Amino acid sequence: MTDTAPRSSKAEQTRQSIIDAAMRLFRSGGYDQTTMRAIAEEAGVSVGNAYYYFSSKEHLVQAYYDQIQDAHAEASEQPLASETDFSGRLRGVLLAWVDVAEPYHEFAGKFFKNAAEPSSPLSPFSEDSAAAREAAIDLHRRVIDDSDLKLAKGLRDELPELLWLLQMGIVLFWVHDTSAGQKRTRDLVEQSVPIIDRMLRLTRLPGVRGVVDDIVGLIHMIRP
Amino acid sequence: MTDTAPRSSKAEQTRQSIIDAAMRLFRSGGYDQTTMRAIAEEAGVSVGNAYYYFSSKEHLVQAYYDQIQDAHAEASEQPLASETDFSGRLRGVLLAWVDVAEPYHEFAGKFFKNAAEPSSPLSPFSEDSAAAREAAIDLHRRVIDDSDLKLAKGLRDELPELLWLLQMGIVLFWVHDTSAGQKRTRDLVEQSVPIIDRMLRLTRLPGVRGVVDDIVGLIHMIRP
DNA sequence: AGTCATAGTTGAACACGTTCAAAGATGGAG
DNA sequence: CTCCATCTTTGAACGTGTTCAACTATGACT
Repeated sequence: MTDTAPRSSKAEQTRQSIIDAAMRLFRSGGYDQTTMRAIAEEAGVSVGNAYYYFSSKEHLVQAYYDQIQDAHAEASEQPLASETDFSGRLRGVLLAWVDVAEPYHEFAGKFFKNAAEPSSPLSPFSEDSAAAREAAIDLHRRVIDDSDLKLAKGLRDELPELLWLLQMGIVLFWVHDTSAGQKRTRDLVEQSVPIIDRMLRLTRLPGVRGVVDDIVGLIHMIRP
Repeated sequence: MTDTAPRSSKAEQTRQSIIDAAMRLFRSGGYDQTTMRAIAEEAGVSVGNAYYYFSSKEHLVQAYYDQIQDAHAEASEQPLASETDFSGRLRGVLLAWVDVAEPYHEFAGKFFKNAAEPSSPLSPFSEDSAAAREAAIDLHRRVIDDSDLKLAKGLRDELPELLWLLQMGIVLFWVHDTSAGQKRTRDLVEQSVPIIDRMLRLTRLPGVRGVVDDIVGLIHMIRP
């Protein structure tokens, strides 16, 4: 469950100070090297108190996710405002993510290691991440909606989630990307966006339509 | 790296008894609930001795991973021998994996965790996993080579690796699949194989060819 | 003001994965 | 046989995430 319930100002303040402390320490020392004791001390609370607000160390990291997510949403506004064609909008949003995430790349590996486990609340597929995931999917919905892209209705409904999946793939590549400034990931985005654009326009071709319908059907069957 | 170096019989025996003990306990009590102390006791060795052979609890799990790989290769022989069309061969090999991996599903997340950590030698993308990865890709090369599939040369060369990537995607789905007997994963395979078959045959269509060439170009650019 | 349920806070204690210095076996060289 | 280097084995000790019973603060209601 993510936090939407009202909270007393004092409690909210304590909660925030724990997040801030964790942020500082994660950033300077990495995830694994940062202990809950250190976080508690940095925040000026007891260990048990930190656990009162965050039921595990991983839940604490969720704040990181949210921060990147928020920064990405903000950084996406510019390309979404200026770009009108689908290709430019998608490119802008994906590159905005690479920009925003760059400072975290160093310890992102440690980070995503824990996120890859299905039982982990950090998993992008988990219930705990639902809010952030929906926000990210909505971003891609905006990429499509105000663009010039024409699609069959069945595909149009699924495309935001598919683009989010694409983004997860790019993230996976990014995590393994050791090139300076993650240049290879940027190249990947630059090169793959036009291809995706062309592929999507191909979906209206007579011979291709049937396959697209099947794919949409598959998605419906497979969704939980 | 998997173990090909010669080892003394006594040491090998101890090593194997630790694996066996871990197998039993993981299977009966799950990964998290099984302690290294319990494994050591079950194997009749000290805790430190278990660490002499396996440098971490996760490395112990990798013994599982290797076992799945071997079993999959063996289980794939039957469909590869009996099926002649591409679709049937691919389906057979993918379902063979789901069959073979089923007993390990419960704690499969634990070694999938390693897959996401870029620096880990256990990552399927790592140099250390190259041999196992190549073996898996070769399996898919055999799926294609003796089948009825006709492809443009550029694509044919890349397809085994792409199918391996597809398999990684299915593994990702499987890891998150909590349905009984991983039925949903089986459904995914059943449904997606015909679609992939149709998509691949579409690649020879005039309007589609250009995109396929671009994709092949992208793969070449992105490969390390 | 007094009462009481609820929210917030504490740090010692627990269980676990992992490490390490020390000890024991092994086997080849002289 | 003796020596010595290397492989193997040990279990106590360490650091970690997490739990918990006990304690304190808050604020609403009489």
